[in-house]
Amino acid sequence: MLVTGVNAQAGVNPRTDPDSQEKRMSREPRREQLLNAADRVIQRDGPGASMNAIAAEAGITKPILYRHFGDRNGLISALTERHTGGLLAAVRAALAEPLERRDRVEHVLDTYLAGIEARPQVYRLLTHPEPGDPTGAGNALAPALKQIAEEITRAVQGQIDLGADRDLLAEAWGRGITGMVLAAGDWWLESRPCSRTRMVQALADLLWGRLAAAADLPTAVLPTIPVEPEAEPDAG
Amino acid sequence: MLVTGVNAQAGVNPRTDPDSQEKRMSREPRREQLLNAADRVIQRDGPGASMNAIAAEAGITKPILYRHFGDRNGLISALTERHTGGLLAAVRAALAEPLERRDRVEHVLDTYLAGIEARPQVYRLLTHPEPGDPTGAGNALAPALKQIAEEITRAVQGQIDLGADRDLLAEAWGRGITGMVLAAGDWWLESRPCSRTRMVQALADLLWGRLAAAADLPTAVLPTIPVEPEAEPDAG
DNA sequence: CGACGATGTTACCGGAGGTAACACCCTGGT
DNA sequence: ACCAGGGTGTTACCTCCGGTAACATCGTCG
Repeated sequence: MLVTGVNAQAGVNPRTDPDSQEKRMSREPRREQLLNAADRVIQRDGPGASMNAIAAEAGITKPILYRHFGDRNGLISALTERHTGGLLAAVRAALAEPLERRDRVEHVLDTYLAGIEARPQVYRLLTHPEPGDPTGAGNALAPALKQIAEEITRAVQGQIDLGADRDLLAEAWGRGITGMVLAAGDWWLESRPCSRTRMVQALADLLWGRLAAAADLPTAVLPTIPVEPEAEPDAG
Repeated sequence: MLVTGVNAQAGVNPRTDPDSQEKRMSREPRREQLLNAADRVIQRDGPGASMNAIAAEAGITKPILYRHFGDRNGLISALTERHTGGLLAAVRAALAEPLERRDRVEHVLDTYLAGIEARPQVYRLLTHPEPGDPTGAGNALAPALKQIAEEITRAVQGQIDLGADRDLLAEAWGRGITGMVLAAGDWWLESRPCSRTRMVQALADLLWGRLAAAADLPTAVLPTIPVEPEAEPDAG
């Protein structure tokens, strides 16, 4: 009971604004406020924050959250879309930048890494796949990342001549590149092995076929790694 | 963690029991049996299967599972390691195959895709990141995939001459390639847009720099790009 | 004024992971 | 033969989660 304050709402008079039925415009602002609270909690507790915690942070109780967002997924989706906008728009803009192709790719990579660097918890939320799907596959990429993958697919399709296999390649590459940047970016964010610029270079080099172009190593330790077949260490 | 209760386990006492053959099928067989049951349930219900369901499938009750595996994570880990062996060994063998580099890469890709194709539910389990981590990043790749990433890193480090940046590049690429194959393979498994062979080609092409080599499309219908001036290529 | 709609509450449900306490049963020492 | 002990298993319970039903409240409209 420490919250009553924001009862006073204002502004829209039904006479002057007959179009909107909700004279009590408390819906939209309240929703925003709830999303802000959820944002704070997730920044603090990570993407596993409970509905109770979010409600408490907002100064209200659970059912209100459910009235506004239906279920947890609805809340997360609303929250996600809110942040996705920024990252997705940035990536889209980077993809459309009138640069040399390599520079454009680097620009996109840098944009993504900068985005996840700025707000790691939000990034975690965006990239957290929903655990609801019971059967099969299909959610290695969270919705936000699927959108990014689609953007990449569209860009590849529209900008690069890949012959007859265009559609397939573009789609596979869109997913693949997104997953690549997701995994590599996650690792980079966790252990910070180098500067962002350097990381961008490393990934661009990979996409640029340096894996194919590099020379073989002289003859170092030839890959006869001692592979233990099925040893039974038993009780150790 | 199983710090409670049973502190004296591993009942084989070498001195008093020199035959070293416990007729009591105490631990190992039961454990295997439980893992088999868990495997069945997960094949059927997906990786979200509950401990109750697994216990029921095994014909016993929950606490026994907890005695054997500590907690759910322990069970999943045990189950994971069991299957990881196969996939990981296969990938490792593919990485060590004495082929031309491109053929080797294709071989590795095909090995992975064949593995996830064979048992999708197991693949889902293996690639499902544990949701426990509250803060920050670091688990975009599940443990099994981290191991694969390490194998790739090691292979790149040991086989390819990447100059001074060798370590960084190898590690970033290991993660990146793994994430790429994860995301693309997940999509492929879900929507089956093409044959496995074709998918292998698509991914190998991506890794082989076809993104860099392909020509521009003649008239990319870019909305607001009248001309391409020398835009400043940002950081150099 | 009364009706209505939106806001808020408490209390609850079913199911998840996890644990405590107890019962059985087989082995083995004296 | 008997009792102790460490394995097997059980029932019953805890806490916390997402989600919901039913009730209380406030403000506006007719």
